[in-house]
Amino acid sequence: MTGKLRISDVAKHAGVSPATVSRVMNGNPKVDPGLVARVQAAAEELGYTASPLARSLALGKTQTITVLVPDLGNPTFQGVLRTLSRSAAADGYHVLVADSAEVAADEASLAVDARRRTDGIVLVAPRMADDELDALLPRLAPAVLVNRPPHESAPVVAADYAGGLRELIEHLHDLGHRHILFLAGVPGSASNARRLAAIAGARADHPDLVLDEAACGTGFADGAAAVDAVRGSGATAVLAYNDLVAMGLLSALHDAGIAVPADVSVTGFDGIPFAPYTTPPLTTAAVPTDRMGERAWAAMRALLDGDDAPSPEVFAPVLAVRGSTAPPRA
Amino acid sequence: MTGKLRISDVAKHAGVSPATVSRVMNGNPKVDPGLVARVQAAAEELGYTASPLARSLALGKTQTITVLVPDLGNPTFQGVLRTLSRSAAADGYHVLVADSAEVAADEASLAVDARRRTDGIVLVAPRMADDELDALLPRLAPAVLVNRPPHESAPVVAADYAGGLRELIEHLHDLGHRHILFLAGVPGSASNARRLAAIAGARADHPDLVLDEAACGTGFADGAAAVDAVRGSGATAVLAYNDLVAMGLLSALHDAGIAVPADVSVTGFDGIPFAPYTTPPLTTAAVPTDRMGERAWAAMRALLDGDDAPSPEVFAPVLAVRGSTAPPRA
DNA sequence: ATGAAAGCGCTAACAC
DNA sequence: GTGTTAGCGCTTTCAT
Repeated sequence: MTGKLRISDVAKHAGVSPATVSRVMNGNPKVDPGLVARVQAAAEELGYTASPLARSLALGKTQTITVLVPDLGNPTFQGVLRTLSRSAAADGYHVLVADSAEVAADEASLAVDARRRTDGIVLVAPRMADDELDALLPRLAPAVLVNRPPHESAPVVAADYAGGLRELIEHLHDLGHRHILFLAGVPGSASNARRLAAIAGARADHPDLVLDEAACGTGFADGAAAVDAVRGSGATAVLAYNDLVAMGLLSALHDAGIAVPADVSVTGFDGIPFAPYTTPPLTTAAVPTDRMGERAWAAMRALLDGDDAPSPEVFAPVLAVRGSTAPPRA
Repeated sequence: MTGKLRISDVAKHAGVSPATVSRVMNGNPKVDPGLVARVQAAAEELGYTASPLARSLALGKTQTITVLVPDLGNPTFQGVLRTLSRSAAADGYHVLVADSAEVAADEASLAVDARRRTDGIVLVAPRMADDELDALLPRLAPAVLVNRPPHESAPVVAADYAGGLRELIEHLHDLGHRHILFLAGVPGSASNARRLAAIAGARADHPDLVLDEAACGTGFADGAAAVDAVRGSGATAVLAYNDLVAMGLLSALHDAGIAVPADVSVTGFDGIPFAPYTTPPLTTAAVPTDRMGERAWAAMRALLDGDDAPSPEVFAPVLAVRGSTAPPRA
């Protein structure tokens, strides 16, 4: 009853031309009501649905967009992808996902390739360098950037990392901490650079604060491995690069018999779903991935509709104070 | 330099017919080497790449498959999706994702719709009832099922939930526990039913074991909310529906001043990346989502290549014993 | 209002 | 070997 029927089959069955069937299927108003009914009945009876492929070719639109992420396993990207996907679906669009597996060198070709089979692309936290991105964007338009600094050739939806870090530092400072250790991410990365800049800014704001940095990484294991650096630093509070690092550290500190927050306070960054459930619950700066995914889709939708490119949207992370931070030991 | 060139542009530029360009682009062996070079040079110079859309229509293949998941935010599905996506990409295939947002009633139409624009579909832990699935599968072929019991009309890649649960129970029994509480998932769901069956089986195996059940759920909050049920049960060990529930419970137990594993042992299920980093680290049955994603792709690939449908692959979860379980208090 | 025909861009059968 | 032609299935002028 189903399967490989073409529009001409329906046309024959209804005794009309393929053009009329097409018009009916697309709700073209100027078709005789009688024919509309006949055609709809025929389509219904045969179980016909237009081939999306053929429509795409004829229309030059696929009703699909690409979302390129550095790692489908990263909770932060998942949050964005999830909402983006649902928002797009609500508007009748489909989502093609591409995972660069954190290999910056592959991003460009993956993006170009995927973009060609879709109507637009959302680049989530692309790892490539600025100049490469600049050169690439024109070839990808319409494109939307998530978590990259405002850019002229594409709408941007980003979290204010510097602001979030600042809030976290302010929080620790208010609690009385005067010696904080920042566990940095991947050395050359853009996001790490931005956070380091924020750290530098905080140092300027608080002359009474000792703000150390230690190389670390971005995953659980990196956080766990930082336990010695933390112990040796003499800091009373640790600003982990993200929640994953914080969780790894929390776990290692527990094993080492170092109490949190009694002996040392720990903060994360991102506000992943697990943060409230660590022991102790993690104080973090929650990045609103849901709203970001939704806004990224809105921006893409605007581009697709030929509207003006939306201006950059920067979201302030929300400070979530939980049990992992407290005043330093007197 | 790029953009809307058609195959005829290249043909003209190289002084050959479109057919020849097509042959060259597809590496057809019987083309004069001289022409091959000329065409390649022309394509290169113009920056030409064949339109995937037009190719798809002509070939009847899109080089894309659909992966339908109940929730893009669920760590278990993410694991499968991630590996599946990378495996497919390694074979030159693209992945379209669809998220049913846990609404079983929407799965069928989402699947049919997405399937029409791709070459096949992988249904990850579909929530729909068996009879609905039976009726749907023929319309979706080629299709692969992940985490559903072996089925005749589609290859299946699944985790052995009953086996995993059995191992967990065996582990607790060996430790000396004789009163265990199982925190069940969503009442009507297929996966919950399977686990309940495994629980029943374990009761038969161990007449000396009291195995209680309590309604719970599948998320953090559900686990946290179960703390009273746990306390009131008198059980010395808790078998949480999954790792999320276990984490929620661990957190709530900690807040309630109930020590794990001293006062009560807790186990999870799934082996999500966070499991080793909870406090205490979570004993769980680790489902090999990586291998499952890879095998799901292999099965799909076989179907796509017209090979025989692979037989069901059931993966035994790996017992990961960590700090959340210990002998009961004497 | 409806149908005939051209075209979206490519591939494959069929001739030469 | 290479070009010509006919689709793949739909939409959309352009006539009528």
